[in-house]
Amino acid sequence: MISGLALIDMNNFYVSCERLFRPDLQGKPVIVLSNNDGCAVARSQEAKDLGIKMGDPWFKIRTEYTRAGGIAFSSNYTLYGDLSARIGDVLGTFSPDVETYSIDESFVRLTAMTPAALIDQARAMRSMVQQWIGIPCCVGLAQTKTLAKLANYGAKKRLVDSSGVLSLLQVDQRQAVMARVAIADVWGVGPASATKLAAIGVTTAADLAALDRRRARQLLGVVGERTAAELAGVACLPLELAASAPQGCAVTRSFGRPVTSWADMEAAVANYATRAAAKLRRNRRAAGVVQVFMHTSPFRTADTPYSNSAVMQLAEQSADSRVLIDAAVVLAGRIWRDGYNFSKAGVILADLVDADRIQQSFLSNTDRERAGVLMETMDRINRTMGAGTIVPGSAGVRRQWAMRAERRTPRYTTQWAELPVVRA
DNA sequence: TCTGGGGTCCTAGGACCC
DNA sequence: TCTGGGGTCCTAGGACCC
Repeated sequence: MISGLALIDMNNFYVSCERLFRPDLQGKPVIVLSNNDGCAVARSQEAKDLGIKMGDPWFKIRTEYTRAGGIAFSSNYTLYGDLSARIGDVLGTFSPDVETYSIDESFVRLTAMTPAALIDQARAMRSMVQQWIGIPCCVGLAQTKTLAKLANYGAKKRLVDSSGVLSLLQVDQRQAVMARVAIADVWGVGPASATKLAAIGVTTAADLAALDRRRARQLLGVVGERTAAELAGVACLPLELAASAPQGCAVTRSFGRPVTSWADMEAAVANYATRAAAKLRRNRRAAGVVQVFMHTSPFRTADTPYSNSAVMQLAEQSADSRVLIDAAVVLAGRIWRDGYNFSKAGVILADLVDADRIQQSFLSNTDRERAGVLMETMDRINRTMGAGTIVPGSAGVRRQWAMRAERRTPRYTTQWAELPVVRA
């Protein structure tokens, strides 16, 4: 038996999810916007052809894009997350060894008798996701994660053929493809590293694979050394089958319009703390440190800039919304200044531990059992009746600062009330 | 009017200690 | 003349990812 590592990556995932329920959008330019309808984060091929770039601000491209017939959606993470989970189920039928790397890509360890059989499996995986879930995708097959990413890139860019599956298991094929991939397109090589490498004449993936390992380390640190080794076929990055417990947890948002009053800021920060606390409990974690930041818009040059943050160590780690809200509001109060147009704020929880391994403080007088029951009840109600059904009073009822999502599609697959309707 | 959000890992440098 | 050296721990910031 031989084995290979497959990277399966959805094509324009968010756009493909929207198109699934709007088949009339096939062949048209479609983009999905970031939170707050800020900028383009996913583009269909037709939108790319119109010159829409990743991260283009919506307000700048809006007029021209819509005039050209382009469609835009607010992001609908509930929908994307649900489809992502369904894709995971399909992948699980191919191998027990699946690492869900992000919402739209997974590494899958495939085993077979021959290299040809391995490629057949990769092809079957691609077509099953397309047929059962309806999302187009590409598969890259190789010996290491970095090479599998590169193979996937090659499949997407059709460097060898347009089948959507590319194997780099064979050395000659690998060399030929790597020589055609620019160094900046290698997984793990960002703009800073690409510049350093270009300065010593390393401009392709093949160049980095051939670079002396010590030189790579000296120039880029262990991360660069690992990337070079992985490109040469030496696996350094293991498959991570079990999702590791989160080390931090943040809820940060730009405001739909500038926040200028303490009442609004207090409500926003309380609201973010509430959501962060719920996220914490979902992961069965508790936080030891709370941090709050706020700042004015870096883009509004006419405004006086202000940016600050404050941190607090809790007497005892907690996942209690009330404790975390209190801490966050106190911190926000410390850095709040009148007279500024705030564009964004956030609550960051750190120093996370397992919820059942909380260090009990001698000073603590919290009735933990009662607090736990209260939080559990609140989470259950929000889970069954819909998020936000009950929130602590401080989290605000009138939310003028709330982010924009003017173009969100229905949550087709997770809300009974939003199921797609089929008519004759 | 209007420019995303949420992560991880690594490194350099300071504080502190013996 | 000559002013230690090595270890640990912590933190802020950089770099990268989707």
